[in-house]
Amino acid sequence: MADLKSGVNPLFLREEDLRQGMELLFCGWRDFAGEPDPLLARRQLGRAHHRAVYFIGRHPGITVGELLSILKITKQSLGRVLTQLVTDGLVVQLPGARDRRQRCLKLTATGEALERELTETQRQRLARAYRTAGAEAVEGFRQVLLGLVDERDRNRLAGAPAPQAPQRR
Amino acid sequence: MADLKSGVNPLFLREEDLRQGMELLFCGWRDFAGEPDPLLARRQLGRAHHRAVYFIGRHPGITVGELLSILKITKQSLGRVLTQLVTDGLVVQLPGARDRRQRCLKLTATGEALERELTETQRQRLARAYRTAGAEAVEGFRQVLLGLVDERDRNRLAGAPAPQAPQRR
DNA sequence: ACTTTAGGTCAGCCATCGTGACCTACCCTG
DNA sequence: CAGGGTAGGTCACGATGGCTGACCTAAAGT
Repeated sequence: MADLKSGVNPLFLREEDLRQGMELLFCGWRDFAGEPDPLLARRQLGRAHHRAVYFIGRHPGITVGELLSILKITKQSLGRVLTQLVTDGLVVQLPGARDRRQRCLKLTATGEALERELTETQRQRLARAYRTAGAEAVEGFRQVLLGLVDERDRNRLAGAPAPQAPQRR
Repeated sequence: MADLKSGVNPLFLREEDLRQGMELLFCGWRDFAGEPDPLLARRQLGRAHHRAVYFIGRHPGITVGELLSILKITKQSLGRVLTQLVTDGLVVQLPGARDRRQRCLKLTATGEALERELTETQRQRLARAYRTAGAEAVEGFRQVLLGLVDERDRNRLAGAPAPQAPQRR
């Protein structure tokens, strides 16, 4: 298995470095994503709800289809979560102006409050990590992660972190 | 650096930057973790099995307890996975030399082959991201992720990526 | 007008992870 | 050796969150 270490290839491509990166990614995500779990449990919600609320908050007016392509889950899975969020009064669905088939999603005031509360713990964790690592490290962090995501999503993530839903409206 | 002039304000701790980081983390993990799913499905395994196989491969002789503390799941959940891996002939359990209550876990030859196959796709993805971003970015990537994980796990991840099982916590 | 397609829903299945209780086997200390 | 603590396993059961398949409605294409 000791195949790569012989090479004079760039240091950061060694087997061991890649392994370490994978593990960091696993643990980083594990602890980051798990942070709001207690808060969610208190409201009978799960991570799926958090993800939906987060992206709706970030892209007010986003359609279900757009949300699906971000979350990469099926309509049905999202539908369940969305139904609960609507009946709980955290999200509203408005028929699209341009295309009335669409349901444009927005957070209610309550939904926004929840989103802020949930994300706050994560924001703090990330901010701490950013502060400790420094601005240059943050830039590297971004670049590597950007290279990790599928081509399709790079545009949305890379340049303009659009605060509202992209192109269509 | 490639810092966009959009942010005129001093720090990189702006709301927007943090949000972008969260989204990158989500998408990066989503695509990275999902990569081996087709391979797993073909063998009737799930991500849970991959995680177990990965960490056993990385820390041969790791005990069940240590594995639990890495994965942060319950005994029961891990037990199910482990039982299947053992009956499938991918993992063996050996009584600990020092403490015979322990079951030290190791991959069989078949298990190692599977591990390599599963991780290979991810390795390639990560290597590509590393190559594109450059060595400096990789260092930043590591630092930020390290700051993201809980205190407890930093030691294992930070300095020496210990090839054998680390000391107990 | 009729078909196609995008967006969305309903019903039901399955894998994973969780909790709580309880068990064996083993280690350590008095 | 007794007794308590620890490592690991097990059983029953429930919740979550994915999935497929069938189906609906509204718009678009021809």
